[in-house]
Amino acid sequence: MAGVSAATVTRALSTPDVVRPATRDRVREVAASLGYHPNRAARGLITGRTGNLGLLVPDLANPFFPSIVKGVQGRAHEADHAVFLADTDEDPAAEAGLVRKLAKQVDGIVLCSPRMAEPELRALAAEVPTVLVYRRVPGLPSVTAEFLDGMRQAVSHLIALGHRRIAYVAGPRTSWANRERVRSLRAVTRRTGVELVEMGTVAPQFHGGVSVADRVLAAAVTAVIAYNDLVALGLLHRLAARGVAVPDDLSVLGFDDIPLAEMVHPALTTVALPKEEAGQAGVDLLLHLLDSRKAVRRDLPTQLMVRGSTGPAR
Amino acid sequence: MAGVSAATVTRALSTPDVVRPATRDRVREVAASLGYHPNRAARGLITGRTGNLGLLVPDLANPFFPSIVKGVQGRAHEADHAVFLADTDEDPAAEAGLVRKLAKQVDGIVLCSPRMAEPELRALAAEVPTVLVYRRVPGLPSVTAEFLDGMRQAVSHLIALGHRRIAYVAGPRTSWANRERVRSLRAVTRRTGVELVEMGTVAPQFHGGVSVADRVLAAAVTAVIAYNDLVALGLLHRLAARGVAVPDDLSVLGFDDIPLAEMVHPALTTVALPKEEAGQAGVDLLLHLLDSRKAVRRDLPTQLMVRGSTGPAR
DNA sequence: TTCCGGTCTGAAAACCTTTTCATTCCGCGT
DNA sequence: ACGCGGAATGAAAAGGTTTTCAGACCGGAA
Repeated sequence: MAGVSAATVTRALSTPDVVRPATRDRVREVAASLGYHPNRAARGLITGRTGNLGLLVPDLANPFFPSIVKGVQGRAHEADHAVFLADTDEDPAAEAGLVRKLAKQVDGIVLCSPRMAEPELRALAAEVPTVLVYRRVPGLPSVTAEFLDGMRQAVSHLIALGHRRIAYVAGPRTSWANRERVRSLRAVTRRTGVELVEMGTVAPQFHGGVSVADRVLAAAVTAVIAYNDLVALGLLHRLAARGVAVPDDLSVLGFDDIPLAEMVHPALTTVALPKEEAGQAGVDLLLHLLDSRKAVRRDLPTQLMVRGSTGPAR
Repeated sequence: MAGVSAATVTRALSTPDVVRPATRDRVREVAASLGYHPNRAARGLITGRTGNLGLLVPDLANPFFPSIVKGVQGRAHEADHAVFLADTDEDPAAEAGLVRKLAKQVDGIVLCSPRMAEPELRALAAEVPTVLVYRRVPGLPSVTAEFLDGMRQAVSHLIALGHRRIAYVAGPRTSWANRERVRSLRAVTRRTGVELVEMGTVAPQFHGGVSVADRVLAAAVTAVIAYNDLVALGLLHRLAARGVAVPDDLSVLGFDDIPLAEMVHPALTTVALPKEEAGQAGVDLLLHLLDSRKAVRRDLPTQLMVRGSTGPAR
């Protein structure tokens, strides 16, 4: 329609500087009027780049992940990439299969996989460019947060409020995030001389918090730090039902800062982890990896959000 | 490697019945050992089917949508399709553009678009097979819920508790869901003789509920129905801050049944809309549309979840 | 005038499948 | 013995791009 060959159309659209301005404008004009966009599948066939990214999350129903998805999605679109989303339903076994299926159709993968074993992750990363989010494996590009610093902020806050004996409700033992949190917490409490009571592991969900609340109450602590906000909310729920005043009788502190945290009453004091930013950083690192073959690591800052669920120790 | 032509490989893998068993087995064996999977982009080039679906949601941060995404995602994977996800950030203007970009790479689109104008939707649907979720447009395939029945359940529940004067806090006027809810509610209250006080429109979010709470309180009603759960939670939050007892002084009723609804205290009575099921149905309808060119409509049942936020009228 | 270099454009190959059409081979009926 | 039909396979085209290579054209230098 523009009276030029397909080759010139390609050049006019993707490398405009090499075609004569008059021709270029004519081609682009015609293309626009026809609503023509290059077929990305055909392009991918020859360039080897599909312009697609894969994103794997363990469970969208966990309010932590939609924010990450949002970040990935937004940044990917800015970089003119589309996003394949897969939810593994908390099944680490299914993850590898999903990644491999996706692998053929994407340039790279942003992987949120708190549970998958490290060797498996390495194997996957060798097959398809991969960036880990909220998971660190030596040698692989990853986005995480400064857990240690967040934990330091949380404990300092509690100490300032007069707490000296603190419980920790742990998440799944196999989860990397939980291991990190435990490690940080132990380090911080040892350094500050605070007494730490570890309550054992619960499901990282609302009902996990509900189920452990009575044991926390029996542990004679003045404050409790939960593995994440969902668990903290479960604690709050059960404590309210038992008539325990928060924060007067017990201070409750969460981790993540999911949107619900400030919607409940009392609002939850929590260590905010960057979520949307982590998603964006994941995409940045992935694109960087694709361009330069360099695996980078990024550690994002955390921030204690002081709300109503923590107060002076009795 | 199997000593046969590419044509035979294709046949052995996708139409096994037309190749001699011995050959077929040999080919499949070699394919497996090589980890060979047909390149879907190349296949799409010739078959015209990509095996990909698009999914557009207005805002993943709204807890209503992750469940839908989960449903779409799960069912699509069962049908061996991958899912492109796009979040439009509540920007109806951007939606059309996103759909068109996605259109070339997918067989069809599952579209959650409460705001987009009807003509625009029709135009889009003419360009690419589209199924609407929680939106009804005559002639287009769509998945919705029985709002009228849900509203009937809600109002009957309130009537049974002795409520006779009920407030409704509306969502965006341009939203299809809000229009449906208002329409249903008016019909039900007219029929039952309940007095309906319409409080006007708020943002369909937590802060929307917070901001309207005092006006509801001044309206001298004994119960309030909110456009959705987020607004209802905002109401609860502000009411708690004002020292109003729920449900003793005021009953609060939501819509959607997002996961948070049962995490707050008191837990929120709400009309549950099928979310994951809606996503699954969306995929089913889309695949049906692709196969048979027939546009179907599906109406899913709603279910009142009675929890702690509603009680007898004073 | 000739030749050179540079700029712009077109032809053709390549990417990886699937599908159509043709070919080969075999067994069977006449 | 011949021909026919059916089954199995291969060759080649097609799908929509991008890239490489070659060619056309033009201006300027020798």
